[in-house]
Amino acid sequence: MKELSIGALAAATDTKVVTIRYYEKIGLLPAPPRSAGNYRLYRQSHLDRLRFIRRCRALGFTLEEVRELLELSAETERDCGKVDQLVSAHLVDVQRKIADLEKLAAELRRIHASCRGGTVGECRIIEALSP
Amino acid sequence: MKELSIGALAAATDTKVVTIRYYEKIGLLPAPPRSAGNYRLYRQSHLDRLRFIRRCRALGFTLEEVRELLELSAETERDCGKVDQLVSAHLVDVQRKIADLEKLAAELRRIHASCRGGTVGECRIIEALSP
DNA sequence: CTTGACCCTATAGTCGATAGAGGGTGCAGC
DNA sequence: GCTGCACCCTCTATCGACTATAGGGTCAAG
Ligand SMILES: [Zn+2]
Ligand SMILES: [Zn+2]
Ligand SMILES: [Zn+2]
Ligand SMILES: [Zn+2]
Repeated sequence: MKELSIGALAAATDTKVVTIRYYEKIGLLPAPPRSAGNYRLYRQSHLDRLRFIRRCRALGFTLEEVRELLELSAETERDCGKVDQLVSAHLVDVQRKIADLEKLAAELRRIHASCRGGTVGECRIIEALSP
Repeated sequence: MKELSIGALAAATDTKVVTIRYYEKIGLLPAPPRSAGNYRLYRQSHLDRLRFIRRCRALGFTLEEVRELLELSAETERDCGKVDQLVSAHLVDVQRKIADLEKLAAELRRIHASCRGGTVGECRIIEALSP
């Protein structure tokens, strides 16, 4: 593999073509050189970087967090404390979201269990939503 | 209480003023009559409806789901099966989100635990993100 | 009569993409 | 050479659920 078209890069990273162009536009993925016909031509470094981005996204990091992780990962001599910190902060984000959703689920189960059938006018669900 | 200004309605429902205007714009809350000075004047029915909307939102229903719930709740003679169905479908939504986030959290914990300190170049976190 | 809190409209921005219009490029088969 | 087709290009708009800002108008207290 010497160079990849945007479609090939998309296939190799399970990303949509438009998403790759979007990452370029917001400065997350550097603009690659172009062919004679103005096609983007990607190299291994782009592939690596995009894989990194997609892996982070799959872990729920925001694009801003990904940007920071990318910057940090380039400073190889630096102490990795900041990386550590970013990951644990994000873990806290995720855990808080889970806790919030658990509360919703419990409340929804409670409301749902209260339905005794009949008409909407009698339904306890609607009642529970209209306090 | 006879009529409420938008600010009073906002305070009574823990909603932002702009959000109320937004709900009106998308047709979720009916446009109220106006005062001589072109101020919105809300009545009890608006308060009830907005409370219903906010309660649904707090339970994580989308505005489209809320719209359906509002429509259903108006048909008091109808069988409440659809309401039941909507609520359980949403509970499934929430449970799926929780399951997804649990997976992320587990993976993040795993990655985080792998860090042995040192430089970014040696960090197992960065390694884990660069497969 | 002025101050300040409140209200009005209209427009643009957030995040992370996704969709579509309207066109250009490159390659295989005929 | 020519046609068809997959792929690529840019630009703009859209999604959900708001939020923010600009540039005004209204109203009651002091
Ligand atoms: Zn995060
Ligand atoms: Zn019921
Ligand atoms: Zn739902
Ligand atoms: Zn580390």
